[in-house]
Amino acid sequence: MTDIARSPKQIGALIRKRRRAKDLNQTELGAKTSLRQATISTIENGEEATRIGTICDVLAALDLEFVIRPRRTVKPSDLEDVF
Amino acid sequence: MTDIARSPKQIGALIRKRRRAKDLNQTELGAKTSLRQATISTIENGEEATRIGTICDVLAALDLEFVIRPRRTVKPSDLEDVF
DNA sequence: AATGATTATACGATATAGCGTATAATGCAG
DNA sequence: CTGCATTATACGCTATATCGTATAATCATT
Repeated sequence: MTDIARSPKQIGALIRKRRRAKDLNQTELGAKTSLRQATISTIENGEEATRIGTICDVLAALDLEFVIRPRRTVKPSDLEDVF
Repeated sequence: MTDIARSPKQIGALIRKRRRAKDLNQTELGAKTSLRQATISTIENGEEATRIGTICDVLAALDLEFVIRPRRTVKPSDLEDVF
């Protein structure tokens, strides 16, 4: 279960998954991060222009972190974006 | 050597390290990503407001990727930000 | 179907990325 | 120390995040 995130959409999807796993709604996550529910919504939907600082804040609130590593080949089963 | 990146500054530092390892200057990396040298500079210096889409583009150009995972305790030796 | 909870979207306002272009500051080899 | 390469910074411009506030759309449960 390595959660590769190569695009804002993948990052948003992982944030949403984790938020739900923690039983939070967007308003609650927003409260933890001083962001509006509307902002959490756009992040989870993969807005390309979200600020990296904002993403980092949200990850921290969810006890997540980024790791940066050389790209690896993706197993087909890890792909979500194949039409 | 797990490259944890919890802040824009850490992300920028890792991008710089990788760029240099690939023997590219900021202008060359900019060319690969359709970004200006000045933009690469601000990214590497940890600008909080850089767009996540822009970061993803730069990582791709450097053959890097994000992994998102639950936060782990950081070994003291991995810390760069301790004054 | 109805209701309450959750998420998506709207509008005007403010702040700022990234652009093009240019220059200043710094780094480095000889 | 000198000169070239590299990186940092500046200015005006356009696009857009995020804000506050509010509402519309969707989901889930009964």
